[in-house]
Amino acid sequence: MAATSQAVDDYLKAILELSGSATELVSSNALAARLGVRAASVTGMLQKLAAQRPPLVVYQKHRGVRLSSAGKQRAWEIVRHHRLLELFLHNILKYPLDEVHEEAERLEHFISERFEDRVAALLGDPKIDPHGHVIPHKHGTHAFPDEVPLADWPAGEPAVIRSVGDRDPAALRELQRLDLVPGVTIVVKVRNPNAVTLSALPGRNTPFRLSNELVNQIAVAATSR
Amino acid sequence: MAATSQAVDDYLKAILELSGSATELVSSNALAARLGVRAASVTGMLQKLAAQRPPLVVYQKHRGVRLSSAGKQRAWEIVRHHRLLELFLHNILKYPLDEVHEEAERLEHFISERFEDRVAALLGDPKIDPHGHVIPHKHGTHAFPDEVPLADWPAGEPAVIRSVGDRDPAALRELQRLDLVPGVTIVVKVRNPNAVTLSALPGRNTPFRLSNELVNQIAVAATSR
DNA sequence: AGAGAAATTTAGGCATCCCTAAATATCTGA
DNA sequence: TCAGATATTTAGGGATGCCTAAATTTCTCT
Repeated sequence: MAATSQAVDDYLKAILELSGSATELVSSNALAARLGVRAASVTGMLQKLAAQRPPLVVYQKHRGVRLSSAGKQRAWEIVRHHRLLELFLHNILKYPLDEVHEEAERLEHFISERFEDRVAALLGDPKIDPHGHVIPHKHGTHAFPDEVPLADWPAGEPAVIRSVGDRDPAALRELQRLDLVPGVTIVVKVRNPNAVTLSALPGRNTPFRLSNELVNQIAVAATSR
Repeated sequence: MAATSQAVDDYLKAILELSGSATELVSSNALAARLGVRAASVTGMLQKLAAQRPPLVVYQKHRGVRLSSAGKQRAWEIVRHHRLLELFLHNILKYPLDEVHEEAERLEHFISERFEDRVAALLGDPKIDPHGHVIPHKHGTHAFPDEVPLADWPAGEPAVIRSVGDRDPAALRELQRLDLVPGVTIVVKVRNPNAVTLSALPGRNTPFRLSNELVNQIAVAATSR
C-alpha cells in the first residue's frame, strides 16, 4: 500500500462519505466544502492522488472523482479506525458522546494496525459505533447499510432511527436531550419547508417540531438493526 | 501557550532529555544525532523556536540551547503523554513492553488534554511508567530523580535498577530475558572497556557479563523506589 | 599563538499542502 | 443556441521542515 499522509487520508475519507453509490463521481466543490479548503487545492491534490502508483482515485477533469480499489481500501480502514476510536473513547475513557468525534478525527490517522486490533479486542469486536454507524471489518470494504436520511422518509410511515451524525456536537447534545437516538421509533406527521413535525415521540403526547438541521443528522430504516 | 507542531515537540523533548541539569546547554550536533536529522536542520529550527513569542528555547549561536520556561512546560507535557501512553498500551491494550515506545512516540503529539486526563484516571493516576520512569505531574515540570547511569556506578556497591531505556526494543527484550528490570538489585564486579561483569545476578550463581550496549540502558540508585 | 580538526551556520533547494487571482470549461435558461 | 452563471483548473506564492554544500566559527594541540 502506498504511503498516505493525513491530508491524503482526509481526502479519501471525504470522497468515500460523499459518494452515495460506488460509481458516483464526487465534485471538487463538494470536496472543498467538506474539507474546508479551496477548490483549487482540491484539484491539485486529486491530480496527485490519481498519479500515485497504484492510483488512489480515478479522476476525470471537470467531471469529478471516485475512489480506486486501493483508495477505497485505505478510506475504509480510516473509517474503521474512526469508529473504533469513537467507541473506545465513549465506553472505556467515558467521553461524552458529543466529544468523541473530534478526538477520533485527530487520532484515526496515527494509530497502528496493532492498536486497531487491540482496541477492537478490548471492545469485543464491536459492530456498531456509539452513533449507530456500522464499524467496517478489517480489510473488507463495506457497503452502506439500508438507511435513508430522515429527510427522505415518507410521512406516516413508522421509522426506526438507525444512526445520528457525529460531526456536530451541539446537534448531538440536542438529539440526546430529545431521546432521538438509534433504536427509537418515530413517525413523520407533517413535512414543512424548514422542519418536520413528529408524532408519537416516545414519552411525549404532543406532536413535536424538529428543525431541518436536526432532521439532517438522522438516518432511518423500516426495522431496527 | 503557543501552537506547537510535531517537529517542535520533538525538538523540545530532545532538548529536555539531553540536558542533564537545567542550566546546561545542548549542542546542535547532539540534537541532530538524537533526532535523526542534519545539524543544519537543527540550526534552522532552533532559530525559529527562539523567535517564538514567548520563546520556547534560549539559543546562543555556536554555544547551544536550553529550554525556556514555556519550552520546559511543553516538553514535560509531552513526556507525560508519552509515559502515560506507554503504561496504557502495556496495561490496558496488552502491548509487549518492547513495542510500547514506538506507538507512544507517535501518539504523544496528538492526544488532547481530555484524553490525557481520562487515561490517567483509568490507570489510577500512576506515578511510574512500565520502564520505571517517573510520570511527571500535570502542569508541574519535574526534576530528574536521583538515578545515575549504571555505567557511572562504583563497582562493589549494590545498586537497585530504577529504570531501563525505552527506545531500543531488542535491548529491552534482552534485559527482560535476563530479568534485569526495575526493582532488581545488582552488583558490578569488574568494569571492562566494553562491558561490565555483574556478580550475584538473581537466580544465577556465576558472574555475568553485560555488554555496554545493555549497560547504557540501565539507570540505578542505592535504594528502591 | 596558530594550524588543522571539529562543530556550527548560511545559502540555496525540494516536497507537501495550503492560498489568491486569473483563465477556461461546463451548465442552464431564455 | 448562446450568454451569463457556475464550476473547475492553471499559475504563481507562502509556510514548514527537511536536505547538501560551502562558509565560518570554535576548539584543541603543539
